[in-house]
Amino acid sequence: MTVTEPATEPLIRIGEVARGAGVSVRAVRYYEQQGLLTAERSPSGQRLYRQDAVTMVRFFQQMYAAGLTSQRIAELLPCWDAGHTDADQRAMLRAERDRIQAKVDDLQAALDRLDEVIGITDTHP
Amino acid sequence: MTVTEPATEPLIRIGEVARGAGVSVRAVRYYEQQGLLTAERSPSGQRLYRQDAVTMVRFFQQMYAAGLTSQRIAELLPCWDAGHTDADQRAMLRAERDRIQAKVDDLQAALDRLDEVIGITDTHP
DNA sequence: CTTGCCCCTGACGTCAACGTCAGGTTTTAG
DNA sequence: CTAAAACCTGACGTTGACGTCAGGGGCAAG
Repeated sequence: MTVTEPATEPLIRIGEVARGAGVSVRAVRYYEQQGLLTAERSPSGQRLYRQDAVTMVRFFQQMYAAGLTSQRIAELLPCWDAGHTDADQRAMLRAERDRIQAKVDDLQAALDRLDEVIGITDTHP
Repeated sequence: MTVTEPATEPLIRIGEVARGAGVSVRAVRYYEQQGLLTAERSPSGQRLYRQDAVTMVRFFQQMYAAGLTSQRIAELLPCWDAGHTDADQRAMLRAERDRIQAKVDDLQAALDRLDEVIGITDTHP
């Protein structure tokens, strides 16, 4: 039993990450280019990711869907894995949160408008 | 009393529409180009809009914010002012409605994730 | 008359998250 | 060994709702 070695988890390649997270290989490379994801390299130059890269990519997608830019996501990553933030980071997080909340409200209003139109048209069959 | 004339409302120019709706003049021209808005023309070629153009533009903004394209908005305009729809239109309306609802859910999930991060970081001051 | 403001028509620029193609290397299955 | 599948690095293309610039017209106030 070698206690010094923490049971090396098998690294995965970019294709597996992409399939696992439901995105394209191109997208995963793009995330690296944006500083969101780092990968080791095999001797031949292929990217090797840890298992949790899939989770990370899913998280990126969720943030993108919420309207965050790559830069914002990069800014909040330290909070994610450091477990603490400074004042600026907290301010940023709250600002984004408020922006998303406002967007939710806007969408809900738009939804009501559409329902209104549907409702009007449904009353005249 | 001339019953034949419906009390001609004063037409407004593009700048007033833009200011009234809080968008740029360029945007209003774009909406016309996309077939969302029609305008009369003065003898000198200037666009003349009815008062309710402001309301229309606000509606466009709301739909854009909800992720609809110009084409989709153009498609649902007949429903808006005709007061009835055919099967295809109703299907489209429902599809967009569902898409927006899904987006709301996604945003809410993203919001929860951010709150999670904020919560974690707040517990370590 | 001219100054200033608003309007017009093109037409090119922007931004972000990728898509896609070219041309070449590596890994894997049989 | 060989062919297919997967990976690599550039680098240009896409999409949508506008921004912005160029060049020019019209019209009321002073």
